[in-house]
Amino acid sequence: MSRREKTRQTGQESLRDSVLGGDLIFLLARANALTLAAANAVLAQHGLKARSYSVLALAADDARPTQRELAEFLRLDPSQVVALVDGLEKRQLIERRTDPADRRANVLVATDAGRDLFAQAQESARAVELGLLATVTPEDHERLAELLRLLAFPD
Amino acid sequence: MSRREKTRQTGQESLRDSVLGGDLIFLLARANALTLAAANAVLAQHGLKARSYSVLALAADDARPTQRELAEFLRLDPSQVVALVDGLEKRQLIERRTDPADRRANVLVATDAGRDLFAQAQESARAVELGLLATVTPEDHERLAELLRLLAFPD
DNA sequence: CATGAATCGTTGAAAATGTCAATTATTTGT
DNA sequence: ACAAATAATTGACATTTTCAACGATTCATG
Repeated sequence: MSRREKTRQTGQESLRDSVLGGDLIFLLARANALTLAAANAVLAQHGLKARSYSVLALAADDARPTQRELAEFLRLDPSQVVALVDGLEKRQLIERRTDPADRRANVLVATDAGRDLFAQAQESARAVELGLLATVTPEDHERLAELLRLLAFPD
Repeated sequence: MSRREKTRQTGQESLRDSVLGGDLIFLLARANALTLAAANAVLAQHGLKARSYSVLALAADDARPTQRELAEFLRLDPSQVVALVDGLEKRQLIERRTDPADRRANVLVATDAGRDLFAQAQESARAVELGLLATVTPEDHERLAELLRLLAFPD
């Protein structure tokens, strides 16, 4: 054992007992960083990231969102949505259809291949989520989702 | 009212009822984006961001963390910590002290000015956190923090 | 106690993300 | 009919992330 670990009163483990350990904003940031990394790692098997997975999910869900709705929902700049949609469309997973009710807008629709891929990716995503919360009761899992919804959609 | 809103069955409001609305990873990302933005907005009054606030918090807390411990705790690359510490040190809010037990490492300590600024910033941060969870009971607030700790520190 | 392997902070470069202003096509309000 | 507003796109620019390399120091092992 190193001299350092013998002498130091406080190590990295104790940092979580500092003020930040009770700081919701910090906890949210760290929890997000870890879960995002886990999600990206498993989604990479399907050639997706959390971002493209989200776009594909909404297109496959028959919500028929416009790019602007997507941008707002995912908290992205509209120009970032262009790039994401470009990528998925090039892979023939989704299509842009000009909204007949507003020909300025594009409505996004998943192709059959897109739906297939999403179904697979969704299983992986679910597995990650369950793995992350393996130590928690289903009730607490749902309670967490409920509370996060409050933060994510403050009406 | 536009033709569009009259005809479309699904708008941006309904997106949250889609698959993603139950996706913990997405909810975390969106909740994090919103709270981070709120925190950054108010911390800007003190010349801080969430990142620099976190570094200052840990330095002011007498945890005497090394830069490496900070990097791990905040999930940052060590080189990003260098930049953050540079900024705070230039403003005389914290100091680098070479750890006598390991002369490769720098231990971070807050100056008196740093502690003062942190005390002020902390009040702002607390106010933001309470504002974000204003609609929630203190018990649920604590429950949320507890569940996030599980995700943020999976031991 | 000498020496090779590992670790800490730092630098710099490259890639990915985020932000913003301008443009075209279309729609809205009057 | 016409001015103002909105959707998507492009391109420029800043910020953030990621990675490899380096000098200084410490560690593990013989």
